[in-house]
Amino acid sequence: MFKNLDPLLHTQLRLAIMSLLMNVAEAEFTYIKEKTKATAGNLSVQIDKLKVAEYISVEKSFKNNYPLTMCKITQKGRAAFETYVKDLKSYIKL
Amino acid sequence: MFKNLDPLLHTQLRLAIMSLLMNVAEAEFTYIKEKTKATAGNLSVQIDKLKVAEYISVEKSFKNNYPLTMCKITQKGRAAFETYVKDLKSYIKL
DNA sequence: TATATTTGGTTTATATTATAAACTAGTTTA
DNA sequence: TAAACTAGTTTATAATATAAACCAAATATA
Repeated sequence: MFKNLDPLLHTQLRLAIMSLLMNVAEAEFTYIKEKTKATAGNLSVQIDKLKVAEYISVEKSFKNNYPLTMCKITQKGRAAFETYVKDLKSYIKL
Repeated sequence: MFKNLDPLLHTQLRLAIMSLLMNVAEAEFTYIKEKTKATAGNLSVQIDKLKVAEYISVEKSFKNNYPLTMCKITQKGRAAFETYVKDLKSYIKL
């Protein structure tokens, strides 16, 4: 009847992060922060959770002397997102 | 960009409860428990939250000598559910 | 006819999660 | 050189979900 919703995705901020990353090749921390309107601290924590789960990959470098955190969805993340969307449909008719 | 998701609905069990109640005139506690596979304790707590928010109305009576808790979605609850579904679409393309 | 079990829940305690606040480390500007 | 800003991370706290324990009454069992 009701499918279990991946708890890693069933949260507003992480879902927004993944939603963004589904539609771009990669995205900077600051870009994600701006689009999601999240605080830096919250975003940092949630990005780390997605990284630990291997839903995204994170590369740190520098740009114009400033630290730069670049995020990219993984194949595993993409699959999880798609499954999540499919499972959601057991709760709401679309 | 990303709409705020009603935190009262953006949780697996409460969303399932509301999803059920969207499609029936009313439903018994035990029926909801069976369909959602929730524990009685968890269900009791979440039904109360939905009641406090006036998303559902709850009537207690007796049936075959046993307590009977009947739940029904309110107009406010129906509207909230519809808004939630609409807002979700800012996260996932359907 | 005790007593054990089941029904239909509620209450309370605990574990998990999200979030904000505080902090780090370095850069730019005045 | 000191203040303010960038780009984050870490830690503490608040909120939430969940399970475990409990309750009252009904029914089954010995």
